[in-house]
Amino acid sequence: MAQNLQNRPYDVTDKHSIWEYSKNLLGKTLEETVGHELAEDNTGKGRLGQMVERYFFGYEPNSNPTPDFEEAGVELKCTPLKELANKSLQIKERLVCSMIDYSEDYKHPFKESHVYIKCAVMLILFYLHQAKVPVQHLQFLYSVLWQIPEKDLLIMEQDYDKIVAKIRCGKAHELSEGDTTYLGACRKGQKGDTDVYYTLPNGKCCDTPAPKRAFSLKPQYMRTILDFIQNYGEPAGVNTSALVEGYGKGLISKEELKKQSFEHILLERFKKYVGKSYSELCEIFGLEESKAKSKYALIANAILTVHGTRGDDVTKSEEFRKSGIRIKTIRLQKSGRPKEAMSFENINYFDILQEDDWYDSRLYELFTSRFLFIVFQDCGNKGEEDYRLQKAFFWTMPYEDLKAAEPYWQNIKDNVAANRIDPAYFYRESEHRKFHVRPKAKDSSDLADNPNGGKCKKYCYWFNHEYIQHIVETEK
DNA sequence: GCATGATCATGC
DNA sequence: GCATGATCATGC
Repeated sequence: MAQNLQNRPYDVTDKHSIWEYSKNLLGKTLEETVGHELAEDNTGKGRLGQMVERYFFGYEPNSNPTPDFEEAGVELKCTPLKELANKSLQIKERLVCSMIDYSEDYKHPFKESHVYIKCAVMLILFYLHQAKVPVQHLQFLYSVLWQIPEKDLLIMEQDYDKIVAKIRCGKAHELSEGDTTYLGACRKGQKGDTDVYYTLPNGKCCDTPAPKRAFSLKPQYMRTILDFIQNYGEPAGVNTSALVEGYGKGLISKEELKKQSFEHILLERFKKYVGKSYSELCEIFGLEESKAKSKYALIANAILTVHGTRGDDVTKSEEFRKSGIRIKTIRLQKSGRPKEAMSFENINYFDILQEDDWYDSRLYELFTSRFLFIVFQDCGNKGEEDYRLQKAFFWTMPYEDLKAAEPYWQNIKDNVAANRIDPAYFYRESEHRKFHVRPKAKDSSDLADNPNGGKCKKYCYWFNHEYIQHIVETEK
């Protein structure tokens, strides 16, 4: 369809003009903004974005590999926020950028890829998700013009290379969102879609077909965009990248990233401390020997921030916030069995009841995180414990285990819904199903609100001892 | 020795 | 006061 560029109420060649115009949507629904009733376009998911293009911006949606506002080089994205039980706003989903073409993408470097060409600059419109409300009746809350900062692009380029490398060798079916740092390969398709076969660089067909996937910005990355808007407001849209570069303390410099991968740089920081004991490491970093249960985590933090200021919290750094990488310490006994199982956050009973899709659940996000495991092993003798740094490695939950996590999530969700918040109904460690549920609270009087009324005990997600041992042992 | 329930130090 | 990153304590 021919596009009329002249008669639009904004300058199609100017991203700031487009952004200014988009602000007419804020605080309103699409229907309120256009001033007349709209029928929901029957175009499936992503329909709100298409309706905004058609009825608000006045052009017909296309599926070109170029940005939606081609002349300005801006891609339009509409993405939902959800309200949590505590009334705060949260990212509901990863931001899908563009479909992955398994037969084609590996032929192109990142800077020539569809995902880069389309999404380097995005106008992101956040709206408030409400279950079962037609999209034209959902309210827009924020509009941000997001130019991906140069340093983030360096990390995304490494992510892209990692994803296409897997595809190139016929392993697209093994892709996981946890493989990468900012840019993820997320599943994207309808229920019941069949897996697709694709062509390898040698011209042959792959052995194993793979589910459809898209390049996406991971939820944790999106969360930092939301934080940014909520903390800095309007300026975010005026000169995004200049402000973003200075937002949050970085752990790694642009110069380092140009030479080495993100993960390589971090792992290098551990190398010279391998074999050192807890006391020796405290000495080296000028830390008091501590009784805190997190004392080994404090050592890991000191090692990672060695180039920064002492006292910095690595998990608060720009790179860790944007990537959602989780650092976990593991103590192995002499036998190699982990001293403890591994706990995660408390189950939020209200939030899990609201989750309608495993792939958008909190647990899925947790379990598709990239993990940085730091292993200490007991090397003491005569009954004296002496934990020494053994190794550090990055890890992502394999696809098979992630599949086993869905029934674990479903079991918790079903039991919470049925008011059976009790270990008798949850997965137990003795069932050897990789994960279990166990208490996590200040003490026995520290209770949570029960969505079914009254109070109940606080429980959290756990990895079994056995599962952690398996992870450590299969790490070369 | 292991599984399970209970709890702690710390930082914001 | 609560989340985080864990370890402690007990009974079988």
